[in-house]
Amino acid sequence: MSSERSACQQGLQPAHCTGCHHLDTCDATGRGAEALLGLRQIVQRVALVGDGEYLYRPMTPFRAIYAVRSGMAKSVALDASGREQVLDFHLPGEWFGLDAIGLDHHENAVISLGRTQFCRFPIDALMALGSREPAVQWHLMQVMARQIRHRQLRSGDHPSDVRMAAFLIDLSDRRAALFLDARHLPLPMQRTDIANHLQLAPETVSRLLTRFRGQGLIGIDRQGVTLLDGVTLRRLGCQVLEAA
Amino acid sequence: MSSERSACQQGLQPAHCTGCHHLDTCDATGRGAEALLGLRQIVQRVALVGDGEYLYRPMTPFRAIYAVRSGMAKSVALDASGREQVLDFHLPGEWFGLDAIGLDHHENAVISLGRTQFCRFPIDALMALGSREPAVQWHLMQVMARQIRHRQLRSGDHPSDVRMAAFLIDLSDRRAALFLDARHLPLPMQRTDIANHLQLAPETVSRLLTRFRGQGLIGIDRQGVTLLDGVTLRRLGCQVLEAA
DNA sequence: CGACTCTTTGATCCTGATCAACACCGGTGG
DNA sequence: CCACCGGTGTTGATCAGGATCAAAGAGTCG
Repeated sequence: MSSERSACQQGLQPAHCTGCHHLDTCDATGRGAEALLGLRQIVQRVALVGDGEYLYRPMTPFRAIYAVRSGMAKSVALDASGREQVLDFHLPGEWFGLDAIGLDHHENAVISLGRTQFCRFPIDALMALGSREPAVQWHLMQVMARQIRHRQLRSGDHPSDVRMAAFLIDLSDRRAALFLDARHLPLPMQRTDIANHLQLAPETVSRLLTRFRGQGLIGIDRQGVTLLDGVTLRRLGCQVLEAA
Repeated sequence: MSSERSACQQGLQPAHCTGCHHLDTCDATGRGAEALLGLRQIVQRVALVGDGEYLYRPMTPFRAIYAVRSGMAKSVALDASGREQVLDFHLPGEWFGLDAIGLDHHENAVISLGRTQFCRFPIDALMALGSREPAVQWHLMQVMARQIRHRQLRSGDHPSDVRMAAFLIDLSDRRAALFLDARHLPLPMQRTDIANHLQLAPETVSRLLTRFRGQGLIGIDRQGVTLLDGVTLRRLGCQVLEAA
C-alpha cells in the first residue's frame, strides 16, 4: 500500500549466482543440474524491493519470470469485484510468474513482504535457451506441474484448524528443503494476508494461533511462530497435505 | 464404482485425427497450428471407457497424457484421509494428466462419465517430438499455464450461488469454444460430483438449481440444464470468473 | 413389480463470519 | 522522556450460510 512504483524494469544487473546462499537448493536454476547451468547465464538481479512494494501487477507486460533471492513475497489476484485473493507466499529459490506463459501481460500481482531481492529470468532468453537445450523446457514444465499439484492438494475443503496446520507444516517443509530453520517460521505478512490465503477471517486466524499455543503446539512472537509439537501439528494438517 | 479395470494399457490403436469432430478446436493437437502437426502423428486411441470406469488411478505409472475425444470425464484426487476431491471435469479436446509431469506415477484418478473415448499421447514420444520441435514444448507449457490460471480463479471463497453460477457459465463457455451447444449443458456426472467439486453439500446443489429454475435462469431436465438467462447467470458468476 | 440409487425437500445445528471493543506496538512530536 | 495516535492483532458476543440429519419422491434395472 505504501509506495507503488513498479520495480520491474529498473535496476537490472547481470547477476552472479556465485555467492548466493540458496545456490544448491534453487529450483529456478535447477539445483545445479548440468543441463540447466545455462539458467545461471541469463538470470538478472532486480533492485531491492521494499515492504509492500510491487514487483509487478496485473497488466504489467509479461517479460520475465522471477524467483525470490532473499526475503519473502506474496502473489495476489484481483478478482472482477476488486477483492484481493492471496494465492501464494514465495520463499527463496521458488519460481513464480509462470502462470502468465502464453499471455502478453501478468494477471496478478507480486508484492514484497519486508525488503526482498528478486532474480529475473527474461522470457525471450529463456525461450532461446530452451530451444537449444530441451532439458530447460522440461525443467520449467516440472516446476509448473508441481505448482498444479500443490494447488490441487489445497483444493479440498477442510475445517479451519486443519487448513491452518497444513499451512504451517507446508511452510516448515519448504524451509527445510531450503536448509533454513524449519522450526522457527518468520511470518512477515500480516494476519489478514494469512487469513485471506486460507479463506478465513483474520479473527479466526488469531483465535487458531492462540488455541495452538494453548495446546502447546506452537510458540508465538512478533516475528513469527515456532513449532513446538510438529508431530501433532502434522497429523492435523496431513488431512490435506501429502508428500510434495 | 462399477467395473474397475484400468483401460490404460489396453486396446491402443494408432489414431487418425482425420474425421474427429473436434479437430479444429482440439487443444491437445494445437488447433491445427503448423509446428504442432507432429502431435497428430503420435496420438493413440484408447478403447472405449464405460461409465464409472477408470482411465487411470493414483499410482498408475505415468506413461502418457490424455485428452477426451468424445464424452466427458472427471479428475479425482484421493486425499490422505481417503476422501475424494473432484478436481475437474474434462470436455473433448481438453488435455489432462499434465500434473504428473516429473513424477513416475499419477497422483489422481480419471473416471469416465458415461461412455467416453480418450486420445493418448505417450510421454516418451512427446519428449522426443518436443526436443525436435520446441514449439511443442511451448504449447504444453501454455496449456499448463492456462490450467494454473483457471485454478487460481476458483481459489477465492465465494457464496454458494456464485460458485454454482460460475460453474455453469464456465462449462457453457468451454462448450462454446468447442462449437458445441452452449445453451444446453449435459451433466452426466452425479449431483454429488458437482457438489464435491464446488465444495458444497449435494443438498445445496439441488436447492440452488431449484432456486435458479424458480428465478427463470435455467431449465432442468434429466440430462442436464438449459441456460435461459445467461446474462443474469453470468453477472452472478462473474464475481469469480474472468475471461480465460 | 420391487429393490436400489439418486435427487429433492424439510428441519435443525454448527462452524466460522461479522460486529464491536480493547490491547499492543512503533512512531512522532511536544 | 512521555503523551498521543494510527495501524495491527486479540478477545468477546452475536449471527447466518451452508452442513447435517431425516424422509419422501423419482428414475432405473433386474
